[in-house]
Amino acid sequence: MTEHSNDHTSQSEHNHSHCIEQALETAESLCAEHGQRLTKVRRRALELIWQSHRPLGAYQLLAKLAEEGFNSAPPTVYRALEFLLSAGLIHKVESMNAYLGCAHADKPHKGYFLICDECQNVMEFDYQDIHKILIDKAATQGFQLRSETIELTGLCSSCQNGDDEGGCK
Amino acid sequence: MTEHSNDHTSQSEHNHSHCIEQALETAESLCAEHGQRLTKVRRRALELIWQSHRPLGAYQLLAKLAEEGFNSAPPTVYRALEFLLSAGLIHKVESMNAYLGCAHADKPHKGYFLICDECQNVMEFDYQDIHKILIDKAATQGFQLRSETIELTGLCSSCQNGDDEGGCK
DNA sequence: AACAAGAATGTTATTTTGTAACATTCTTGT
DNA sequence: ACAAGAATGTTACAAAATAACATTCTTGTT
Ligand SMILES: [Zn+2]
Ligand SMILES: [Zn+2]
Ligand SMILES: [Zn+2]
Ligand SMILES: [Zn+2]
Repeated sequence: MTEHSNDHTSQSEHNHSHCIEQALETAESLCAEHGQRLTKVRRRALELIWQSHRPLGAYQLLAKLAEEGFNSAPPTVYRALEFLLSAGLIHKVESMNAYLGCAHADKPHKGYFLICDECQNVMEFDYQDIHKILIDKAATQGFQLRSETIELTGLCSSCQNGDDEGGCK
Repeated sequence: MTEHSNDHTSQSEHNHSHCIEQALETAESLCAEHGQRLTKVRRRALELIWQSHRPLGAYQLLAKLAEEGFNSAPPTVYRALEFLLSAGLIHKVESMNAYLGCAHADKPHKGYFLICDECQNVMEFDYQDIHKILIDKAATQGFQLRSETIELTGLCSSCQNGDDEGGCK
């Protein structure tokens, strides 16, 4: 996987619905490929997560699902999240207890995030170099790496410029 | 700050009480230096966190404090944790919701962690290279870094060898 | 179509983690 | 002694996640 910047969460006015469609298509085909079922809740959960420009909390998602007639008990949403996570379709941002659609689900990877403290927009970035360095670093301690949580916070360029405090909410 | 491996949490049988004393001394002098008060709860909280070989949850800590006659309401422990965190005397491991003593509180830094999935031992490591790379990487996106959450999980060497599943608990 | 097995969802209750808000007490400088 | 701010006590609650068990939905097989 090459370096990329996932700008679906930036303040740009691109047609986000394209991203969403793309993500859902990818999800459909990945699930088909692996014999997994992208059921109604799961699909809708994924879509709702994508529709949010910033990471969505489990209970925020649950509320949205409930509005639409889905069951409104926590296990519903946590099961959907678990499925989407294990399918690599979303990431969890540990430091926010929130979930984010992944635009590169077809290429298994660790999510590295840049999180703006001001507008809460999140940019996923890929940096193979860092990944390699971390693996090596761990190896020198005899440590065998499994998962990586890399979440950087700070100020995005828009918020530094006082643009409009983070663009579209 | 140079590279180091904080092995106070490893399975080695070193005299951990030395680490604790050291940490408390550092804490005392740092607080004095900055005109902050290392009160009884705060001091004891720090000590208890250090006495645990693995990251300690807020409510685990609260229970221990309560046993010793301290107030047993959540705010007590969260206030102590907040103080210790902001003083740089402990780190929070986001992916575990748990807290860990820092052996290098005198040199302000971000906590980078290697967490064993098996024995839950945590090793703090420093890697100035990574820090620099991340800052640069963020900068190329116009992003100004503030905090870094870097938590790697996997298997420590002991657990790979099936040593004794993580040493002392 | 009938059936069985496993996957997915429904339901209820509880646990774990973390805060808000306001009252009281302690510390320090005057 | 006094005032101001820091720290702690207290009560209540919010937010995030899971346990356990019942029910329903799918899918392949007979
Ligand atoms: Zn991703
Ligand atoms: Zn921003
Ligand atoms: Zn540290
Ligand atoms: Zn281990």
